[in-house]
Amino acid sequence: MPAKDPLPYVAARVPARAAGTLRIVTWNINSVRLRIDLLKKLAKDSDADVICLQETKATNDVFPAQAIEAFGYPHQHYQGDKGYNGVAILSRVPLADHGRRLWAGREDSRHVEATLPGGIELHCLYVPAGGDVPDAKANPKFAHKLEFLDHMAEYWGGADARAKRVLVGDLNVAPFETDVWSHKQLLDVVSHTPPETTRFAKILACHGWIDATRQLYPEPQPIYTWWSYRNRDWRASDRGRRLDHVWVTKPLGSRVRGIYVMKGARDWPQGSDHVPVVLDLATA
DNA sequence: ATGGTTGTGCGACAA
Repeated sequence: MPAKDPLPYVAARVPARAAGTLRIVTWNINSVRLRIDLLKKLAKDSDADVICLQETKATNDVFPAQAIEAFGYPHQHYQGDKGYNGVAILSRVPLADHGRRLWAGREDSRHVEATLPGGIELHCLYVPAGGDVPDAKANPKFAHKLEFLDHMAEYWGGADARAKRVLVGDLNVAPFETDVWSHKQLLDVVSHTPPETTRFAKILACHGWIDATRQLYPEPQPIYTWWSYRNRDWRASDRGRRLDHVWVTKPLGSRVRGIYVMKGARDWPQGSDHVPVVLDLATA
């Protein structure tokens, strides 16, 4: 018997969705209009019930809603900005209670939420990347990112942790040592600096969030969901980071049936630099 | 390698 591979990575298609499970996929698509055909492929390959997107880079008037409905996702809730940001929840099951929140005092499109059948509250979030310099005084984008993370702790700290709640998205933080290819070399690189990782831990703790990926695949197993475009051979250099996250509240912790990181999607022609992450959740 | 690549939209930015 070969050793069991503990990685959540899948090269091609994810396992068939089991009866009685809801499949939610999150993907930083880096332009929904450029990658509409890859979105269709993701829908087909993953058999997702719900797809959450970040960095759609499309205002609502140009969002490809009809094309997405045509391949099976008529229930949609999206919010976009011109050229940047943009988030979407696309579903083949009905959505209720559509909402969005503004974070860190900005009007940008970084969050949408909706309620799924069974009363599961789903949040799709895109945390600011934070620029290049990890100094809040010298770099306003980093200051904005820290403020955004502080706001998350404040908001979730005041929310009812007994709710059935899922949060997915590109959180732009690789919180643990084995969430990056080199902990030492990235301690000073935005996404893995102590001001970010300590805030990340605080947000998880203040709401009793469960990091579903790490619940199933604990440290020190390295897990990455993003590999930079700026590498000749992303797979050979493997300088990845885990920036895309799946969180659930405690009432859903025992319902997590699977997590899959669709690593093969990094090789899709003209693909995103992020790969989709799949959550299988038992419906009861 | 104070590099490198990609997307938006047509010049810088953001990532």
